[in-house]
Amino acid sequence: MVKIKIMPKKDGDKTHARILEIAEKLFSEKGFDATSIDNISKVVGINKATIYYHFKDKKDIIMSLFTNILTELEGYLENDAKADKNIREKISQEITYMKSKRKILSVLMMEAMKDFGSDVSLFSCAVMVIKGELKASGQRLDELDSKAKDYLYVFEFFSGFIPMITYVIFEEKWCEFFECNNESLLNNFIDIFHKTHLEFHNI
Amino acid sequence: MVKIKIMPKKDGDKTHARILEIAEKLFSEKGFDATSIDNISKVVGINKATIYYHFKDKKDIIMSLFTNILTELEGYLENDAKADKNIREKISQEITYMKSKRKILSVLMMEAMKDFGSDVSLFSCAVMVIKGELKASGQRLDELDSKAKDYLYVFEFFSGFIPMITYVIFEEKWCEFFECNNESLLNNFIDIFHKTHLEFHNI
Amino acid sequence: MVKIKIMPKKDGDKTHARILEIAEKLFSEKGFDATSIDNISKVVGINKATIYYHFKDKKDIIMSLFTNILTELEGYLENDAKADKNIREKISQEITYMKSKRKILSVLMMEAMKDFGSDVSLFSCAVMVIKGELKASGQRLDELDSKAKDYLYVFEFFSGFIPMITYVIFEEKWCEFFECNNESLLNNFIDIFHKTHLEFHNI
Amino acid sequence: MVKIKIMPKKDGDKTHARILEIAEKLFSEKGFDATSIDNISKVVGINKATIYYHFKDKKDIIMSLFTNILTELEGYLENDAKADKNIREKISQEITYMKSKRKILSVLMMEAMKDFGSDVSLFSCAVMVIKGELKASGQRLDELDSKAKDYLYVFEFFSGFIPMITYVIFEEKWCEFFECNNESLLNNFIDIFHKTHLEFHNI
DNA sequence: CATGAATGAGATTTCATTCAT
DNA sequence: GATGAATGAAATCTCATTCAT
Repeated sequence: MVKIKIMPKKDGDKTHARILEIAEKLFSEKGFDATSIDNISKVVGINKATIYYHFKDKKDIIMSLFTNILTELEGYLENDAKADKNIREKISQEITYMKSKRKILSVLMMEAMKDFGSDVSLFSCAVMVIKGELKASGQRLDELDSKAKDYLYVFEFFSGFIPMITYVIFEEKWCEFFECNNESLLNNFIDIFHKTHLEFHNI
Repeated sequence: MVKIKIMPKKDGDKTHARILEIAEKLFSEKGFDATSIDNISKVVGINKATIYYHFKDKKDIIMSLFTNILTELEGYLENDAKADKNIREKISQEITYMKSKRKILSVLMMEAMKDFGSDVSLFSCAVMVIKGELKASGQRLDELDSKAKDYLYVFEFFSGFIPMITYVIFEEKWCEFFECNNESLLNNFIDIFHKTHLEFHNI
Repeated sequence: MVKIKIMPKKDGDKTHARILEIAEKLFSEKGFDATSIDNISKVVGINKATIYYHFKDKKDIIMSLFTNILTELEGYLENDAKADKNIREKISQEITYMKSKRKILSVLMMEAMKDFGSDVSLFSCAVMVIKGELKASGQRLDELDSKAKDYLYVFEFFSGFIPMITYVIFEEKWCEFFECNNESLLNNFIDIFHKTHLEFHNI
Repeated sequence: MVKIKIMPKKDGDKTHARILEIAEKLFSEKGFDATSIDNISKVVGINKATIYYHFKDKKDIIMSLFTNILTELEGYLENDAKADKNIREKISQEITYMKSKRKILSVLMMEAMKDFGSDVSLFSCAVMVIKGELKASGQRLDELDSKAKDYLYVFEFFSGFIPMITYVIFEEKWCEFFECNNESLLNNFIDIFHKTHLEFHNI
């Protein structure tokens, strides 16, 4: 789609986006609670109050991030589903994509793990990914009975989605801790992910 | 009522333990950063300053928790290793144990996910569990070469340890979100965990 | 629907009036200091900056309100003075009028009570009302000597003006607190106001 | 009662009292909303946070003030009722007492006048004063029927309590505005108060 | 061992106000 | 006439921490 700039779109959109971008970065670095609005505003290079012009409160920022990732994921999965590649290629590509979303995924995870006031966007996110995954592999969820669906979700989540995103989140730290290089870790992970998860997709 | 002091055992031990207990609870509920010393002291029912008598600072509390879980795990794994049960029984028992450590495990995870100032006790914890696991299943790590060891760790961590503890952490929230009951979820999980992880132990 | 602009009367006049109207309402509800420009603009349904197009600053809004009530009062008293009714009718009508000005009167009172930065429009207002009152009852202020005038003002203010406007301001809250109905309160008040104030007008 | 200082009573009580004292002063000067915690703390000469050690929040301060004045009033009225003086003396003494409570009374009035979130301690206060008044003048409230009681309250409040406290509140400003001296104002007021209110007590 | 009192620093949020468009 | 965007200053309140007792 071609987007014609008739009117010099107001600068506010840019600021809004910048705030989200920086917030995502900082939240993933230090966690939501340890990141202050002041911190965000300083990194963005704007006044603290400007953040409150664009967002209702601190929670509104993280919620915007969550909404955005869900929307984006939807788009990605639709396009992804059409593509026809071999499984090895696909998983590699998926990891690459997940890595590009690494920051928001870690925030999603951290927030989901709290017992109180936790946000379950992680689950919404997982559901979307799982549905996309199944569609891509030719399966139809609506043909399954409730029990089978339950089973499938548990399988996809705990042996697929979670290992995948924890891999993406922990990759760097893993290499540091176990003193290995990223490439061999990636190869090992792909191999294992294949055996312990993808293998079962074809049954 | 007369209170006889038989053993001059310090009352402080009890307080110390209570602080850790409550801190663990609150950290897992709201996260480390969102839990204040004031909050802890009020729930424990002591003065804020008392916490600083028992712990150097806030970080000292979480570190104590981490140290304790590592120590405890060590003991558990040693005893566990000796026991000789069938695999199904063992996994069920392990889940039960993990559930009893649910709170601290979620804190461990949340803190490990931060990019900055993160604590990798989660990895130390994983290493211990993995070693215990292997010892129990008769394998000897020191007989393996570096490459195989690397592979094993990745396998055990991402297809075993992580699914297990995320299961324990998310169990309640999962049932709520997907409107299922705990028992059927547990059964599904055990079945899947068996297929996607334990199955490979015997190879 | 076709909208025909007969008179190019500026829309701004309407906005200006709406701002004053809403400001009066909010000031009387929460007090001047607890009412923000933001609050006003949102209720009016305009942009915050628009308020600054119509008014110099926040103080300008309240001052406009005060000026307006003084002007209005002037007009009211002139017309009122001509009318020739019995005392009972007059007081009832006066209460009705005061009630219609209830909001601004409470603002006037609240602001007058501050020790610092207080506004004495309340006194100006009282003076006008008292003069009007006297004119209506055939008395001539300029015939009185300074001492008598002083006395008269004190009398009119503390036994007339103040009871009247506090009645109007507290009416609702009184009924709620003392669990009585408005009508019986009004009757009681008129009766008392008559005895403790109006009675002395005829001497 | 003799109070023996066995232990050097903690300083906190003094701080607590000082905060209330200063808050009362500032609230009456600028109003509750225009008085900042920072302002209070600076005048008291303590850290802002110390105020939050002693009071839950800003509202807690004003509420404490209101509770205290009610308690104090109770004590005053009990003692006052016993005293046997002539009416002129009594009213003069009452004005003196009211003047000493001027600050809190103006706060009480200002807050009562707000339409939303207003506090009706003013009414509680008035009820106490009225009851005390009646007891002192030998009347018994419980002998009156509901209607008479309603009437009495309206009478006492609007022709007695309100003129009295508005007099106390506005005294200074009145003299400034009308360029008169305090003494003559007081004399005028007492005379008028007598005629328009006290006179009716003896009926 | 434990506490009451206090604090400096900083958190989130709101304020009145401005200005280019 | 009106608005979107922005801001410096200040508001309320919380934080981790200290210290004398």
